[in-house]
Amino acid sequence: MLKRRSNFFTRVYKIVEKIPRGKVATYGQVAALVGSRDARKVGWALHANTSTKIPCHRVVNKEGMVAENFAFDGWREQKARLVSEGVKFISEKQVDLAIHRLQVL
DNA sequence: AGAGTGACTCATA
DNA sequence: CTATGAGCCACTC
Repeated sequence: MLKRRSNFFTRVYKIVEKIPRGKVATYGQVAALVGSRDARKVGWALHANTSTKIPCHRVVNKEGMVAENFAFDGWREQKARLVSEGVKFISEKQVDLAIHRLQVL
């Protein structure tokens, strides 16, 4: 048995790091991949670390909306990063999930 | 052990 | 559209 504790964090990071450039994943998707059902913990785990090594900007909510409380510098930074990777926005805070939604790993 | 919190999601009104 | 309630589960105190 692996130790749990903040193992959840590691799982989330593992998944998020897997997200290819130009793609985005939803909290619910990541939650499912880490073996949980709670999307909240995913966002919580991301915000709890804010590690620049993790493309947390590629994680958005179910509608592609970026987070209001994004850890780096608000949703503007998140959007800037995504646009920089070629992700299209259909609104100021909304990503075009129809194109960039992450497929099943 | 219990209460509070949270970058979510869904249902209802 | 907004607001509220519930579900969810790990973390902190």
